[in-house]
Amino acid sequence: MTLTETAATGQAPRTRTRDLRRAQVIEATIQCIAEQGFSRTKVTDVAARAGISHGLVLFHFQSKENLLAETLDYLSEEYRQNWQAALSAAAEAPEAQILALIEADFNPTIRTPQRLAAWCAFWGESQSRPLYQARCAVNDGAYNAAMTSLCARMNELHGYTHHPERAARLIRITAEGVWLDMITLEDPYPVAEAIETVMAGLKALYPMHF
Amino acid sequence: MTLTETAATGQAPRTRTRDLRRAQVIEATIQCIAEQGFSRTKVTDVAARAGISHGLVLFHFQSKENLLAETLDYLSEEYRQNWQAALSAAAEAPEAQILALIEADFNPTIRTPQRLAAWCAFWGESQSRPLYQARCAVNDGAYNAAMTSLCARMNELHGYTHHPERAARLIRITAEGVWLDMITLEDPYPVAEAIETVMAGLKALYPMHF
DNA sequence: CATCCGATTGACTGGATTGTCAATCAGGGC
DNA sequence: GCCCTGATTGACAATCCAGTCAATCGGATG
Repeated sequence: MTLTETAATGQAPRTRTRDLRRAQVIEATIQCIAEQGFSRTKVTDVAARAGISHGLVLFHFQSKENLLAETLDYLSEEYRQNWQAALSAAAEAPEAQILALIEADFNPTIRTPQRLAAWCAFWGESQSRPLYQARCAVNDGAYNAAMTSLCARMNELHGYTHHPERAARLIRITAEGVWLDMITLEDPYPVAEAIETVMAGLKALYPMHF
Repeated sequence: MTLTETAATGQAPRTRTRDLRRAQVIEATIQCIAEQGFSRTKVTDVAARAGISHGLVLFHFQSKENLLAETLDYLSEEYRQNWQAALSAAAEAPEAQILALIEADFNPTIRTPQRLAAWCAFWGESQSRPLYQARCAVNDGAYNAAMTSLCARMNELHGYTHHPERAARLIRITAEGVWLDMITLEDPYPVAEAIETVMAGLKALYPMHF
């Protein structure tokens, strides 16, 4: 199923602005990576899914390599905005903020199996590892810093004594882990069960607050 | 640096047995995947690293696809043997067996960054190749079953009340998660810190036993 | 020492894929 | 209405790579 030209904007293809077309191509790239894997994703496939010629993909992104890099940027930025928005919408108490971060991780509009599969594909490609590290390190670091300071405040306010970095790391990798299960297990458990698992971990760490 | 022909057996290349050569090629494949990623690993690269012609790689493995599948089998089997051996060497108490499983996960001879990077690459492709999931499903299931029954016994013997599947899942994804950090983080923490993190998680679940 | 047979090589092929480019198209400004 | 500019196409070039195969090699066997 290709994105129809007019579905997103109502404009004829030719009048699409540069940025809209780029976003459309990036969405198609995410879908291709998720469905066919990294190594099998061809420029032609992406173009077909976006309903344009493969020459145009390269016109907008110069090279396949660059397309993939910009796709990673896009995912990273989308993820950052998601958790930061959740954080500022949540109540001030650290337990509420931790919960908001977890819930943001299960926001069904951006944490779809498709997007997660694309993330996983990027992790697996060492060619993209330096790229990933260079471009995602800032966002990853910000997430870690936020979670760590929340864990530290749980200690201060509620008398827990966990090592803040380790507690933060446990919470983060728990959420990552259940998502990885969705992708790698032959027959995965439902998302609701994934959430319950993460909550069980939170409850083990902070029994009085979750 | 290629594996030298004679290092492993002292025999001339031609006299290598079929199985030794196959193992050598699989090791070369793991190294290539870890260093170059899945999509950039060519049969020619694998052959060069093993010090043989690329025709011979295909002679022994029929196709690239099959080589990759057998490499995954090899990793999966190696992993299974490692934790099963650790389990049978450990004391009978469930807390001792859980600890043995965790320690097995950090066995430096098979849980190397290189091998983990290869695992990660397969994860990234597994979504689009059900074959990969199918090949690991039996071993993954056995690991889960073992861990789950240990968590159930922790409840029975020591009065904990955790949901056994979820507790087992938490422990497993925690160990997976710190390894994933080793691969994806820009500047990862030491393995000792990774172990401490997993132990902190265990202690949160079973405070009287870890 | 001769024969056999699996292992090994390397040249070759067919197909696929990325990237280029000249030609065309159409909307916006005049 | 007309041009200009950026978007778009599709044919084409260049490269790369998996897989094939005939020829050779050399250890084992008798």
